[in-house]
Amino acid sequence: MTGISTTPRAAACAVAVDVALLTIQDGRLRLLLVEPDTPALAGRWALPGRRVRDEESLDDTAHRALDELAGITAPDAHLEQLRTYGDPDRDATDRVVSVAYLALTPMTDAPTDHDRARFWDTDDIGTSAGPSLAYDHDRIVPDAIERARSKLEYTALATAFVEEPFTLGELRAVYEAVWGVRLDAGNFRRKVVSTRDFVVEAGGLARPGPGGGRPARRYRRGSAQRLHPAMLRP
Amino acid sequence: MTGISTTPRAAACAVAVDVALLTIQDGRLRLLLVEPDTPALAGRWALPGRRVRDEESLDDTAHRALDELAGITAPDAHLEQLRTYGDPDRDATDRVVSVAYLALTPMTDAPTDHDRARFWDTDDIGTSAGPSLAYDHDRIVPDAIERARSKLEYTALATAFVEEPFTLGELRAVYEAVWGVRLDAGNFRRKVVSTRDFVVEAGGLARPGPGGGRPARRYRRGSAQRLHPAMLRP
DNA sequence: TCAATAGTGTCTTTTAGACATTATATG
DNA sequence: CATATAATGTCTAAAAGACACTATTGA
Repeated sequence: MTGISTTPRAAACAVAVDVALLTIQDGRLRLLLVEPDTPALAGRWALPGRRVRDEESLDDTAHRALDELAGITAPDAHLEQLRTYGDPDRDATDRVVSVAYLALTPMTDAPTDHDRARFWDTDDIGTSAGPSLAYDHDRIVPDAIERARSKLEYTALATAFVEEPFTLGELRAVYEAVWGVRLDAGNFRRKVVSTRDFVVEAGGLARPGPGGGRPARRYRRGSAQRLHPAMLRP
Repeated sequence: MTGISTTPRAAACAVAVDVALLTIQDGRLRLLLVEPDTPALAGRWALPGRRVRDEESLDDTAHRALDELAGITAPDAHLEQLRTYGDPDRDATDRVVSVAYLALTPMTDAPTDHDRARFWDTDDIGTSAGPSLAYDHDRIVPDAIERARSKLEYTALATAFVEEPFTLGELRAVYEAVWGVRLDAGNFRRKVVSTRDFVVEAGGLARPGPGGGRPARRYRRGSAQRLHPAMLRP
């Protein structure tokens, strides 16, 4: 409880939380990164992260990192642990054990009101067009993207990327952006509506986009966490 | 990994590793638990756990916990992170952030040569026939079991429970024990051999059990990590 | 009108599952 | 011989996927 008392056997160390926040913008999967203000890391980009405070849960630290470093307060965003990175030499100065989180959110508000934070196209990360990553975040980022790709198959996580009510065209665009594929609209619809409790009809119709098109029915998230049957990658 | 080199708010805290080691014995899924020598926890059972030392990786701590507390040295056992439990009040005396691991191993050697460690039938845990768990391990254990059940579907993890070479009857017994179901032997064989790189034939035949039966072909693990197509739960 | 998107119908191929049949061992 | 387990064959039902077709909007 106190946190100041340390046992003689335990090393004094620090626990941090780093958040990989993914969203979808213009049909592309994007990742939030921030520029650390450490001079030694000038020009590099990092996942938003904060040290865990006394009496603060890990989830709370994750939310605080997003808020303080990118101005993002997303209390209803999906947030789950990715894994914990604790190699003794992953930080040059001090041993820091980092609990990495995966966050998914719809792209609603402006990218960010902080000028040291921006979204990057995940396809560019790791290429010359993308950012150079600080710390060991080049290990965390691929893990986060693969987790999202994988969980879209057997959980209802895709709905975390869209705002309610949503159309099945919007939901299909999530799968297409995250998986990087094109899906048949008709077969996709049939699968989604036949998967138990994936989505429920919300009533009413959405307005078509600027190019026209038949108005789409609107849906909300269903009660299912895991999908039966699963939505398997092509 | 915060971009701030030192913060006065960072707590001196301890990081520990707890390991949920699952194995299969007599067709049942079993979990390794140890009796802590803390007098306040007399009669309770816990996952083997150790504090992380300086210059020790988290994986190393997991192996050390198994070795020191249960005499299990399983360098080739499957070991993966489960999640990290870091609620401020999860430990009564001191804030301890615990990285939980899931370990899977074939049941080969004697259960243990430590008299404070034993395997428990997972079906009994949580019932009056099972152990009373210490700390917040009653939260970790169900997560570990569900992780194993789930990953058997879409990864080749089932092979971590058997020794090479193995028969498809032995592999089927893994699925039946973890999922708690009966599977058709013929259909199971067809699925396994048609799943790319799940298993490869090792040559030779296994000797039948005491009740007789046709000798079974022997297999080794294939190169696949994820299964395509998946082995879905009935 | 045309282009674009939503939704339905239909057909084929693949897969899952039930269950019978054959093969080869032990006792 | 009976019994047990392995491996294969067969049939049916369900699911996946390709693709045509209809419906309803914006320009």
